[in-house]
Amino acid sequence: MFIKDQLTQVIHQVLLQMGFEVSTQEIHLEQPALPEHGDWSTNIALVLAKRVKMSPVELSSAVAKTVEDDISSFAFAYIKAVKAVSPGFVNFYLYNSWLHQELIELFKQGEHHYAAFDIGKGKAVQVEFISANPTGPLHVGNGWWGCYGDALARLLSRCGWMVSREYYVNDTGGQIRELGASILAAKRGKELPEGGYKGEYISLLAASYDEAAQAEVEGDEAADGQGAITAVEKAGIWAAKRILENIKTTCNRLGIIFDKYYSQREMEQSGALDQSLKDLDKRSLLYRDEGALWFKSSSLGDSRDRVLVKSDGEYTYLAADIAYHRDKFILRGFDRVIDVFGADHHGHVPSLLAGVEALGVQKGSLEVKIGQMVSLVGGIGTKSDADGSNLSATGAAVKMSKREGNVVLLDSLIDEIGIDAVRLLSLLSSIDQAVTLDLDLVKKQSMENPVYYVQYAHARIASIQKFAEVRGHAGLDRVNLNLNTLNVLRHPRELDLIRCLIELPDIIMSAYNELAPFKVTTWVRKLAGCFHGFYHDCRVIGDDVALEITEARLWLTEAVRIGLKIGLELLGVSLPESM
RNA sequence: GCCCUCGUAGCUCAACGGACAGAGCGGUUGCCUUCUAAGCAAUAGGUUGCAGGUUCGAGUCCUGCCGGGGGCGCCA
Repeated sequence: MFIKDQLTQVIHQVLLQMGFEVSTQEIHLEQPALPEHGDWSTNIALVLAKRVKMSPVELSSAVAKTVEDDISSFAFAYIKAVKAVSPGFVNFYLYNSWLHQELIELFKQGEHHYAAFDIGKGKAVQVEFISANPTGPLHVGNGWWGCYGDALARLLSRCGWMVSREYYVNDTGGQIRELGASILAAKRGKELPEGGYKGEYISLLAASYDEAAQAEVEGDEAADGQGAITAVEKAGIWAAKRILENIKTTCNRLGIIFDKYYSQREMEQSGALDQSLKDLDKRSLLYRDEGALWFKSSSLGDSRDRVLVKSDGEYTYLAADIAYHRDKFILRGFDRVIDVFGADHHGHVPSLLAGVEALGVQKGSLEVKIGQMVSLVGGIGTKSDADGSNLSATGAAVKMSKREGNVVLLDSLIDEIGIDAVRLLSLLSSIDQAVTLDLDLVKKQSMENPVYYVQYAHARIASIQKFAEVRGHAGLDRVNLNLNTLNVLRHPRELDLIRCLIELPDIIMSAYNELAPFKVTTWVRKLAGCFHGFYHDCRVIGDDVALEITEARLWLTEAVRIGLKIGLELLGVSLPESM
């Protein structure tokens, strides 16, 4: 049991003794920023004051006094002093052994259970992310939200959910025709059609679009029992498949492995869409107007009604998306679904939520996280920018557009700074934050990227542990680890390091609650910082280091290694043994 | 015009409604016979866009402005 939980019990017990009806949930403990405010602090007196009609100062003093008077009666031996302080905080000062005890707890639980939770209880959650249209290669923004989605999935998994990662492939509709038209135009050396796609990849694809390719598409379509399709559609379908393969390769490079790439075309061909419409119709939520089929989404929180089937008989994107979510919830039975959208699609959210609600899915089962736009400044790709670098000479932010072909490719960025740097960089700040990425700076700073700071801590630990073996320090004996062994850890650097390390369970909990994996990044950087300080001031192995100090510090080092491992694995960043 | 979102140091970003708003980069200055200097330490830098309100307490919550981004299709 963590010290924090034990201390909560103590406070609870005291409050009950004093005759106050409170639940343990109301008792909030935090580690104060300032050392003089103690190891733990609670604001319970401030919260309770009004209810019990006492002044906060009076109440906090009473609580502090009661704790002090009864200190020997608690099954809790770590309290050194308790102080009430204006405007009503109760601060607890503990013996250092409480930190050592936390380390023992960490080892007891081990890397698989420490800071892991069973909130999901094995229920199924699906995280859908990236889902970029297969009309062009992934750009940096896709990668940004992609790393977020993947890290979120890892976080959910650590919190007891059975996670599926999924990519929704919009491989049908007008955009695929436009893609096909662009390919054909490029092949014939004609002007690109209005609204066509312009990137370099179009001409590359066009060059390899031959009769065999056409035959391949025709064969597939015949197998699917579809009717005749136009030359434009053929080219579009073919190109989309090729592009999707390219997208998969890029995702795999980044360590983002989807359980499923879900094809919109296949779903439509399966008749799932019609079934979805029937379900909505059963609830009397559809009506016809001007030849189109409408969804009464305004009755479910949307700002207006939406068209599901156009007057030309084609389905809208929304119709397909509702059917897709029907598939997720009703057919596949996910208990929870989290969609990660770019901010450019957030207008779609109320309609989708209305659709999902209309299908009878419990409210709240679908959560949508909106990734703010990633704007780019500066240039990248020193060799040739032909494959899509955007760069304005002025260095002004350029809006990325697949259609305009001025995207900065995710692959280029990975080539430039590496996988770990991309992952950590994209997980540095909240997804709610619209970030500006200065590509010149990123390139220039690639050697001093924050990721190296963290990885370097790990490499140093690995180095110490190797050296320990060389010097013949026996393996760590976990069974007999006790407070006496760790008691010599008293250096401020050591205590700070432990203090930081043991925040991990709380960090993961709040990262989970807020769907904010970047909190893990922030923590991992802080931990690395504490470790570097410790490394600098506290030698682990050496002729002038006492044996019991070496032993205790080896323990501490191992604990930090576990913490770094948990953190970096959640972020999908590798842990180098040497650098 | 309406809806969503963001506004914190020169730059990029942190801060469960808590105590004096913190890091990194960039600037200045120190530290390598020692387990990796991709490191450590010191120093400078702020009226948290503005104005009200709620609260014992507001960068955080509410209202209104101002500014950036996104969205308001029988596109996806």
